[in-house]
Amino acid sequence: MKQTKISEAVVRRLPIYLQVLNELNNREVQTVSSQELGVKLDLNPAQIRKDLAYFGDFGRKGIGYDVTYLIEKIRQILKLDQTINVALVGAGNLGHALCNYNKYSKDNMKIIAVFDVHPSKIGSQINNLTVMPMDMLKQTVEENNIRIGIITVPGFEAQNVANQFIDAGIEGLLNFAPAILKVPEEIRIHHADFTKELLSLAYYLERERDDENEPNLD
Amino acid sequence: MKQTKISEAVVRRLPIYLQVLNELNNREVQTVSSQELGVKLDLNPAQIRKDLAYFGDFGRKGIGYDVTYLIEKIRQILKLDQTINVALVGAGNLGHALCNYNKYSKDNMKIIAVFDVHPSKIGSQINNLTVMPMDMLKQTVEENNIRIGIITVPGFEAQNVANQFIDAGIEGLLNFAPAILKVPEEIRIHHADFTKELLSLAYYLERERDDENEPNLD
DNA sequence: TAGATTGTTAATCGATTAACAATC
DNA sequence: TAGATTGTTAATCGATTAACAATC
Repeated sequence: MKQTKISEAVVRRLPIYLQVLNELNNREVQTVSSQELGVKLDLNPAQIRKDLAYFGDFGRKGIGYDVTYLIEKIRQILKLDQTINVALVGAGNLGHALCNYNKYSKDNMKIIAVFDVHPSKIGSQINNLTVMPMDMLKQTVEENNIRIGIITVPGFEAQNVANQFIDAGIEGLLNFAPAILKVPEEIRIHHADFTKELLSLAYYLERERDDENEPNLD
Repeated sequence: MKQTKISEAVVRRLPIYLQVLNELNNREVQTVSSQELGVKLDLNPAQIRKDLAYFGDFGRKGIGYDVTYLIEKIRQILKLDQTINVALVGAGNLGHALCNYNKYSKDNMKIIAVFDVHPSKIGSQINNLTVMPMDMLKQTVEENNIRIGIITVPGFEAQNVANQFIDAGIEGLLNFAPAILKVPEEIRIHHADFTKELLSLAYYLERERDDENEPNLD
């Protein structure tokens, strides 16, 4: 298929495909059909085929997709075949968690610098990284070709941190703070605010009939 | 508007509305129009009006929406007006982060119990909660009317934890582990897997001209 | 060959946006 | 009243799904 503009919905599914494919690869499965992927992911096989076909003819008619080849291709599409350096601001528990997670990742996307706004945190170690003060952000970003910034500070500090990242020349931001950030159009910003997931989850719970004060039956 | 089936897209926007409204409320803004909300959230005003109208006539023609009233209404819709107890499994950094976050929340959604699969973690304190062993999960869930489970364990443990939550009678799950979980249809599961956000963010970066690679054809 | 499965077009479905009467 | 803004219908846009020729 020719290069149409690819919708965000499609791009967001690519990492999910990659995850299943990696699992299949670990189990040394050679080949997979859109049908099988669809069952695993609860997606329509036609959608999976269409998504992949935006980027090239990766499958073989009558056969399916070669698992390792498709992994390679999706990694290319997501630019995981090149090194992408990441910086993180906010050396709290969440920051720690992300750095740890990073350690185990095979992706070429690595958190290579950690910053904090609070003097008490500066100099402490997270894995093999030393927490740096904010006034070293710009220089560090420039010198290390850091392209993505992760924000794990409290909401009220988030905009300020975002501004400093942007000033330093970052291309993309991943924001964990519960705040709506204003960024220039050319900066890509993704949100990873779990509170929103939690609140929308509550919507789907059964409403408790709590008005009649039923006692806990145990 | 009458009660049509409400789409997931609509429900997912409700927490975002709530966030902006809370900010406005903190600044003691009395009234807001869909126009103003649209500018702040980069959403079409008609969409905002339509979303809200699914649940009732909350606005006043010619005036807009009363901020505190709309907050109250959205909180009702999301069931944040009632207490919803939450349990978390996985007392690592991410688990810690979520528990801390929780402390500051005004919502009636509270993490009231923390578990871990590893003996070394049992008995340690997170805020005012003592980390409990997994064999206390079912009893605790039942006795405390815990309705939501949060999973912050490594991917390979996630399915097992999910199964135990389901066995204990949980209604909804929030999964942070990078794993695709199989759950019965009646269990609502939301994913908060930041790696996916990070990977899809990489897609939108400019491809580096790092070697002789052909540029993107778009 | 017969069966399986892709890539792609066409049909369907659903979500977003425009437009406007109602009304504050 | 005149201006503003809602709630809602109709129009548009885009995404998903079905169907099928191509082909392994």
